Amino acid sequence: MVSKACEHGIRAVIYIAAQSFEGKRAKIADIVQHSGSPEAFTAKVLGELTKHRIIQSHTGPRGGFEMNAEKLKTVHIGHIVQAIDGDALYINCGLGLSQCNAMYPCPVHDKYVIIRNEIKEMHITTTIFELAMAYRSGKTVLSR
Amino acid sequence: MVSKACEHGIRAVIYIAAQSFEGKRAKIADIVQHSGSPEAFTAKVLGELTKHRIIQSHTGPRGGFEMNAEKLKTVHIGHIVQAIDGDALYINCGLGLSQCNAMYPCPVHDKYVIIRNEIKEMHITTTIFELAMAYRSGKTVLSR
DNA sequence: TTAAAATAAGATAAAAATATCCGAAATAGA
DNA sequence: TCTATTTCGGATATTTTTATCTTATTTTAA
Repeated sequence: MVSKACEHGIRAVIYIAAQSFEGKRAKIADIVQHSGSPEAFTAKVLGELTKHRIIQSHTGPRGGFEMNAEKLKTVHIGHIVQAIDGDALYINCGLGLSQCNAMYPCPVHDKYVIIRNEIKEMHITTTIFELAMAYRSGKTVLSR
Repeated sequence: MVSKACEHGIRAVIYIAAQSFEGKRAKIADIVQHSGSPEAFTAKVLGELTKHRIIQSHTGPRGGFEMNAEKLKTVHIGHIVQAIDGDALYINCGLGLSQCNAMYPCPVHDKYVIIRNEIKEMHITTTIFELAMAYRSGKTVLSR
């Protein structure tokens, strides 16, 4: 569905958001301890998300990753998927045809477009903030 | 979403079904010409589908692949996905957790389960026969 | 000014997915 | 029985994804 890199990224950002909500920065070692992701690989992904300005990073003692108030409010899953995996999930054909559209549809086109749009809609309407709050409250978990 | 192997397999089976409907067997060279898939790789996938008794194969001259009347009626996309990709798509966690469930849900669990079930439902309710008919009529295409 | 604490970036490694190749086995038909 | 045709099955190759390692660079507290 989404790549492993993307899964690691989303889990990491949820943790970062939860920390940011408490005014704390999150360091890599801390993030991967709570999200159960591999450290070096997650660092790569977070670097990418920093470039895309989805999160912010600070070097040096007391550094780490954080989300500012604006990002904390506005970032949703779709932003992260887009940054890491690109838009393949949202636009690719369900049967792998490179040019499949309403004019020349593959046999599953009509049904697939509906699902694809629901996934996109779900990603866009699911904010990191709401996920971070659910994590913070203990209602949901990030690693298992 | 589904693997390339699975996409090649579904397209191939749609073509085989359309041929079977006309009482003809389909050979690999013919299948890949119409489905635009790589020959050797598709042969591998079809071997797997034969083992799972989704299609039937015959060696020798006038051989090839076919679907008998019963399979032509009953096989749906879910059967092929299950045979090639297993049930990962239908049961895996949306954030990659190995143990995520209603009791210990990941932050996207509730929303993801809905989408996952819709995909499964779509796969189960979409028969190869209906896709083969849509292909045969020219309403849909298998390669582009 | 310096050492500590952190990210950044590039090289490398391992694993999985995708794809190819080729000899063996089966079969229909002459 | 011989031959041409076709799938089968195992070995191999390539590409992509996932992951690690090493070194450099930045920042900041003391």
